[in-house]
Amino acid sequence: MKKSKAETAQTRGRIVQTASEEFRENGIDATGLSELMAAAGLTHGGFYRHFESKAQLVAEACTAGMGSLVASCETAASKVGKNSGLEGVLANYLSTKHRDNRATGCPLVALGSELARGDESTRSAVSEGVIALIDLIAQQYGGARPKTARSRAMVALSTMVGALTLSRLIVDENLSAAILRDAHKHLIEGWRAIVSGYHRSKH
Amino acid sequence: MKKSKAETAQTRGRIVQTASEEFRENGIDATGLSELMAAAGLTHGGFYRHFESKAQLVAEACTAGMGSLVASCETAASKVGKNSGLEGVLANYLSTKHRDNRATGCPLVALGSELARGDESTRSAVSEGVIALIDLIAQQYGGARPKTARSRAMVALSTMVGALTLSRLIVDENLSAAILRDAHKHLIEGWRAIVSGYHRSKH
DNA sequence: TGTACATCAGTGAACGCGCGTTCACTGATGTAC
DNA sequence: TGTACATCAGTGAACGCGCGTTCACTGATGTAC
Repeated sequence: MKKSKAETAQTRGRIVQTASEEFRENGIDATGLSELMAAAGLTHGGFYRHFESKAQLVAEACTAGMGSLVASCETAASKVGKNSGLEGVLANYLSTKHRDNRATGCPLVALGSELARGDESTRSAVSEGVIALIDLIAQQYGGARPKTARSRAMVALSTMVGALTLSRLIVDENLSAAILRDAHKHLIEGWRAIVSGYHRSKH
Repeated sequence: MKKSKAETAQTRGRIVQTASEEFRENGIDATGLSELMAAAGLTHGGFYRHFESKAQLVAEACTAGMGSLVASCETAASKVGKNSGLEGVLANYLSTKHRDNRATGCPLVALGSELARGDESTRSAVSEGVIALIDLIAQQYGGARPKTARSRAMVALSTMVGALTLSRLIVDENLSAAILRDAHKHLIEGWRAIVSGYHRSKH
């Protein structure tokens, strides 16, 4: 039962989206193609009408996952009023809600150690996402020389990724929450000092 | 061919040590028991004379891996002369050498996303290691109130873990090294400001 | 526009393979007398 | 101290299982005339 081109494209997209969430939830190795196709409402045999291999799907799912992370950070950063700029990004990223929702959260943390062993196309998909994130965060530190802003962005992203990683590992709920809270506080204070310093020097 | 008690204990230790490195190198799921026992110089059948299950070995290997990380940080911190204290810890942790040697490096980064999905005994083994690390780093920020020092230590460890994670993911060698370098610089500068401030206020 | 046919998305059985785990067996160690 | 026997570390074959991948088949879609 052949499907129309529109339906085919829609199905393919659904598989990629489902995969990007299943992988983040259960890990890449631990997610079987049968399980994945079932979650997308299909049987496993049809997989190879859309993808050459599981590895190809992994790379596309990583592109999709990093894309939606960057998009959600952009949305958070461009809010108006309070919690705009880096504050908006951090409020989302360093939250217990993010910690407790692996499937829709940051792929770097959900899949970090598996991605480090990934094939070339997976790692370059992830790398591009990281670069986009660094650029986006660097913009929030704007005012400084671009090089300085990028340095600050790289450190901030490191702290974000590490804090979320640790908060997911740690059994003690209080300590887990404290790590997120302290990282949040530290980055916000650093950011405010820099941004207000920049505003002052402008006048 | 039964072995002496001393030999048995030695073999068991060798399996745990081999496992802790093989897991870090290739991932937990991706390391088979046959492969692992072969790396320890044995055949796979004997595994269950030492362990009840793979899960039990995973927990013990994590305890061992976190233990050796804490020990190496302690050694680095207690060096005399320059590169002592936090400088020694950071010089080791945020180095390209550490980045390029997964098997003997930080288990949090080598196995982070797999550990977050680990069973209870694995996660509590890892949690204890993290707490020991936080304590050790907090000591390097000594002088401040213990609560403040611990907060600083949690942020510093987050930055360390995140920077090493990102540096392992990123394809571009220059960017990968820049992340380590900037995180190192940021943490050292923060630490020096705090420690020198403390020394000044003492006099 | 209508008809005949090629295409191909999706199904479900089957493939070889490596996994974690079990087991009968071997033979040196440790123990009981 | 010497002997007889139980213990058990390690071997290698075998277990069921789920994995990624392949394949013959179905039947609606898209195309050629």
